[in-house]
Amino acid sequence: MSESLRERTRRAVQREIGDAALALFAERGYDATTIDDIAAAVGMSQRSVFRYFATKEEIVVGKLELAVDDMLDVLRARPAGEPVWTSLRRVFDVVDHYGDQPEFAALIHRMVFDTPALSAAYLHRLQLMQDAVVAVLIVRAAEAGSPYTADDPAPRALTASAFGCLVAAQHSWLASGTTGTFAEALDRAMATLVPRV
Amino acid sequence: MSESLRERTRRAVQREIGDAALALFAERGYDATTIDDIAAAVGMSQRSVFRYFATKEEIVVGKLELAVDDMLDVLRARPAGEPVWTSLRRVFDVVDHYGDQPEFAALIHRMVFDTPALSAAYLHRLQLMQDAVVAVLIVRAAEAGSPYTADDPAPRALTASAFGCLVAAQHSWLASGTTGTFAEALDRAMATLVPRV
DNA sequence: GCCTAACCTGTCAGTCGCTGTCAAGTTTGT
DNA sequence: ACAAACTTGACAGCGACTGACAGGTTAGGC
Repeated sequence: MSESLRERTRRAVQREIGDAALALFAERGYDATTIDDIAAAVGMSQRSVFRYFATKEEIVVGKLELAVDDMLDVLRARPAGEPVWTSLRRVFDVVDHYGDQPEFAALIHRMVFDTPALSAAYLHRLQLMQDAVVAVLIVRAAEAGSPYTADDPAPRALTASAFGCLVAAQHSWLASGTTGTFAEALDRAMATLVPRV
Repeated sequence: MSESLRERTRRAVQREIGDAALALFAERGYDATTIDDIAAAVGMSQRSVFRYFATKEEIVVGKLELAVDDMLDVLRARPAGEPVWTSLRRVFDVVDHYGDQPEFAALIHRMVFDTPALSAAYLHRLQLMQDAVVAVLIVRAAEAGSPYTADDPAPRALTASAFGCLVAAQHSWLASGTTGTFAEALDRAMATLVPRV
């Protein structure tokens, strides 16, 4: 009973709405598609769509599904003595399902970066993830016996830089026409910087 | 005639609206303040407020005034052979007027980071600045005789990391209760990473 | 099986950010 | 002094989003 029937049907409906919405977005554009259009496409009321997605942006950004929980689990599983930069690179392995359907991922990315509202929502989401990652890093350092001082910018700076590289890699990967794997693009981006001892 | 009277009055009105709006935001919160409230406070119609600010977020984010043009000028003025990381640090000197009124800057920053809509808008703005910076970096490298290859993620990754450090420094500076100068916080944040040769 | 509580749904009405349009007044350059 | 350019308020409208209510469906204890 880890997943009740209700939860499963909820996920199914959410997925159905998401798919229908994405089809409409791809067809006539994000801004030109209203929530009413989406609701009509899946035969629901506008109100019900908002019961599955808090905002219109979430329908798209949620698709990127950079599952925060998964990332934090990965981070916590890394050896505490490992260099932060290496741990962060491993955390981003969670995103590697990009490789599964490159053309689909590219479609969404293009839509996100081309639509100001989506771009802002996406960046904000990344920022929230960083907050969670930083919290874990601080705990881990303390447990490893070398805690950060309260005003040390290091964990935040390293995390922010790593996420910056993530976005840069997405741009590069898109610009290159999705040649090669995304993991390679990420490796290249993160290799341009080295954390100081 | 570098500045016509119309432009000056326009700026004056814009400033007046911004000040009144900020006072209301600080008093009763950003979300709880409507554009109508702001319009009433300055004795204008709602429509006219939108003639001075494209969006509600811009009233606040515009205050941060990370003047893009100034930053690009600074960047172009740096010697072409200088390490990118150093140039980027110099670019951020433009933000140093933070030191003028630390409590005011802290107020706005807190508001921005506490309000999801503002946070998203701010991060999006930073992203746009990064695009402009990257473009300049690419031109400068080409002129210096060592152009980047089209798919090189380096300029983007370095710029994104530097801006990540900027945000991290803002957080640290706020968390430390604005002890010390913002420039110091920035130096510390950017010192945690070193670009690879 | 039954009943109650929890849940999902559509409908309606309302708020708020934001935009187009138009008529009326003001300013600018000649 | 006059035409072009600019500014303004008023009005109407769209679309994202929310609260409230009523009716139907489902889940779980008895």
